[in-house]
Amino acid sequence: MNKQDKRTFKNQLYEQFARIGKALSSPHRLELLEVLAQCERTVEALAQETGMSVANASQHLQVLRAARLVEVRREGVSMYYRLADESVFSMWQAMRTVGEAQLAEIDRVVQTFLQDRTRLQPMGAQELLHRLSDDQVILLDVRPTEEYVAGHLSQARSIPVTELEARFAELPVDKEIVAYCRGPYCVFADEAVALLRNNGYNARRLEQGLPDWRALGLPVASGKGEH
Amino acid sequence: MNKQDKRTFKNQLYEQFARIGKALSSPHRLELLEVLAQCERTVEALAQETGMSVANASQHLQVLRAARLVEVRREGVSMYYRLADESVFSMWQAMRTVGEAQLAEIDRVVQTFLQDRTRLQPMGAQELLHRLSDDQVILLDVRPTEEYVAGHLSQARSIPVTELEARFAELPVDKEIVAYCRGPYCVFADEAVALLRNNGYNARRLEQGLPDWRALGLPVASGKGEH
DNA sequence: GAAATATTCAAGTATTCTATTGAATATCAG
DNA sequence: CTGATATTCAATAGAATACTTGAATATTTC
Repeated sequence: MNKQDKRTFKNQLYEQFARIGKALSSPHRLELLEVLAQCERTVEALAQETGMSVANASQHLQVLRAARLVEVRREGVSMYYRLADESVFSMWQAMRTVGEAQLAEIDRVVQTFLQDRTRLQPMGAQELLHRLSDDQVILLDVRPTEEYVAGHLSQARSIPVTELEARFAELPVDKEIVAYCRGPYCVFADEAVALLRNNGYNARRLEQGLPDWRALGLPVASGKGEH
Repeated sequence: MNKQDKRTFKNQLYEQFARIGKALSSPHRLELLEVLAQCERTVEALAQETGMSVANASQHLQVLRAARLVEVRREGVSMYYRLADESVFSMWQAMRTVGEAQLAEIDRVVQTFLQDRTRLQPMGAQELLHRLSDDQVILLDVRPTEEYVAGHLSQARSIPVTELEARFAELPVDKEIVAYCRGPYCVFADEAVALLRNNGYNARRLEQGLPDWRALGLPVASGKGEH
């Protein structure tokens, strides 16, 4: 292979990888990916969740699709989008890691809006597994029901944060409660912990969101669950 | 936190992460990152290596720097750029994984230019370690010398592919030779294996490039080496 | 201090990307 | 087949990006 050919090869190769980079270059598209990491959704649901117009969401989804980061299926009149692959979430995780390590602004934004998160005493995966095996904690999935149904930690019961206050009766006061949600930038678990503590419960946040848990290779159940 | 604040939070957060995506959205910048994963370099060296004008390379480097993916130091009259962090390479690896899994075009480009790579009988890290411990193979780093000096597998000897033909005398014909280079899209090791085989050697390619090896947590030596 | 070198900056043009709007398409229910 | 609904497409205007050229800056060497 001569020098000219090598250049052509590299140009074509990096051109292809840049398609992925381009897909990752818009805040809206990153948010779509993060939402889709929970479960598949229709265009309208995605538009709603991310505060975009439907047409705009649709266009961004097509950019993601052109880069093969998401796939789509039709069900009746709706199109359901989903991540193409587990590796897409891993890539977003890697981006998160770089951002947290390198961009001070991210820390600043998180600090500003979420205040001091160490107060939520985030619990790691290992500690949770250990305490679950001793039946010492109650594990709560506080995401919307559909996300729970699509996948959840097997010992978790589903109480969306929106319903939490109305369903305190279901929760014993004498056990510690661990809440988890979508991931590190999701506020559902933060809100749940705050609410529980204000009502006399002993509550903590799980560090990992569901997709992070799955990416660790830890077991994930699906369906309505027995709880 | 009310709905409005949540949107502001997410907007600011994803805006920051999108800075990283934007930095990854140009083929030139990806190539720069891949080259920098080997070792730090001056603007001119990078421009040369990637076939860009110096001004253009400089500008792209500044985009990477603004996204905190690279850092820079001055030495005399030259600026030396390097990756900001090990996590930056991991992110590029994650992108590679997604691309290989999802973009058929990448496979096609690799096939077109590198033909059937299985003929090089790529060897995995575990197999290499095992065979090295039995002293069954000679390990060759065929990258440019400066990259070897910056970091190499500890049992490797440095013979840049450009010098290989002239230095056959250093290599015994009766042992298997394993060559490695920058990574999966680098042709140095391919060329070295082909050249060695054409001259009666028994040669294979190592699957991993140096940065991949390092990312696996395997040991990396630096300096001129004792070989 | 002056010349030489490596890098960055600034300006200009061509290109690409974004969000919005309204129309077009595809499926389902009746 | 018709009307209703979800999604995509097309066209637009405005914003951002890329590459080139030539000038400006910073450091070293003499």
